Amino acid sequence: MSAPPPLRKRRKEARPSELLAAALDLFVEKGYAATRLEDVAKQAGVSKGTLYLYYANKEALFKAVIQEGIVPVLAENELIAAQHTGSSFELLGKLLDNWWNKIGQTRLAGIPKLMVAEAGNFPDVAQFYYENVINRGRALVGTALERGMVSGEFRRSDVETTIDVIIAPILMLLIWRYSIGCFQEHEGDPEQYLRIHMNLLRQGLSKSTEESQV
Amino acid sequence: MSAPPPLRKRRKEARPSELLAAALDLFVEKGYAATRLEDVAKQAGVSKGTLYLYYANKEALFKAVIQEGIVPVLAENELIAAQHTGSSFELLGKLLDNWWNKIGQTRLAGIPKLMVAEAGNFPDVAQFYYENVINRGRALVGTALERGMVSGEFRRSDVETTIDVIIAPILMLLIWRYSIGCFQEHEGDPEQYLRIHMNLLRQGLSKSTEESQV
DNA sequence: TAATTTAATGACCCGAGAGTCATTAAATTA
DNA sequence: TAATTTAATGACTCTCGGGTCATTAAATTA
Repeated sequence: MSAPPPLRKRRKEARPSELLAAALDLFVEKGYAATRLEDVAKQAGVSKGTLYLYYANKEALFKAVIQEGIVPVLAENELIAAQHTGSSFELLGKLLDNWWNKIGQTRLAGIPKLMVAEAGNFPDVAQFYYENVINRGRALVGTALERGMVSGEFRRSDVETTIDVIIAPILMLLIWRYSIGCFQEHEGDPEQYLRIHMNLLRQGLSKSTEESQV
Repeated sequence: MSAPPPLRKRRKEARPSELLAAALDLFVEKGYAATRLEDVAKQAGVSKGTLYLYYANKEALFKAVIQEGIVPVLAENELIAAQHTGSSFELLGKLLDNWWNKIGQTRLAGIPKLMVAEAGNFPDVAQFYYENVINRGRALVGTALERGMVSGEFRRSDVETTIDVIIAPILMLLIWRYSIGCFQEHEGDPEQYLRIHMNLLRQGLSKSTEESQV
């Protein structure tokens, strides 16, 4: 019948990342506007006031969420591309693998859906995301494509547009999973999806020996 | 110096569609929660009170927006598929053309981005959208694929997954345009994008005569 | 163990926007 | 043209949630 002891632990170091993780989860699930900071705090095991000790306001929290873990993965892929020897198609495969392991299979996978949904309300964050994530990702794919065209491994086509067509199913896989995908009765196997995408690309990009160019 | 006359026209018939068009624009641009009904009303040339004469509340307006103009286009494409004679790849091209003309180039193009962003907050609308739009669209592509595999035009692969890989760049084109695409310095040509996608598919789906199956 | 510092709390304030309704006036009918 | 109907209005209420801050108590220092 007595009030339970409050027992508030002080963990200054751990709070920011825990708050970011909770915020990412809720932003992705409900969208920015529909997410209550009190719920973010609760999911991080903390009170609303504490959240404001670490982030000035809701928008600052949002920006921090977006900028969280993207740079290291991109740098890693840029290293992979620089060190690669072998066919250009194999390079595309390596990049996709690393992306899948470091982003697709982690909590970061929710970011594309979040960014798509909120780009209109946060132009500066969208700009940042475009320049530091999208553009660098596109450049990686573009380099692989051009290399393959020069070597004769790939047939020629407009590189900038082809980049977008190649990336689209990869982004869509994540966007789908965090939106309408929840309502699919029998959700598919992402690894098979990526495998089939790569199969289409191997044959579709190749310089065919008999088919006419159009 | 005199107050201008109020001049309120009564147009019971035209209001609902005008309100839906305004709501779609703003929902797509700002997201559901960040859209003010007063702004929707203003853009439709009407007062907030009038909006409530036609839609019970914000959620009802949202549902009406989603269900707006999708059924006729799908029915049209189902007819195209039923009447088609010719190669399966040509059928895919026809479906894509009609989709582009009737959805991609109209205001309806904003719906996929909106649905992706808000699926989590409106499970029943998402369910409806999945069953009545996504599933019927997938079925159309699936039929064309199976037909091509049976005839030997396409190589064999898991149909359900291949459908998703084919559809992804098409959906992504619209989602992109209404989100991060606004921040691209040099935005691409959608028709070229679709052409390159189809080129990749023609070669990628085909039963190649010399390459080994994997 | 007393004094000091600061992480953490949650009751509170306040503005924004969803939804209401008494009033106005355009159209229709008598 | 007077009476009636109803489309349209916008001032209003009320709830919800972002953001504040005086208070509490855990850790640290003297």
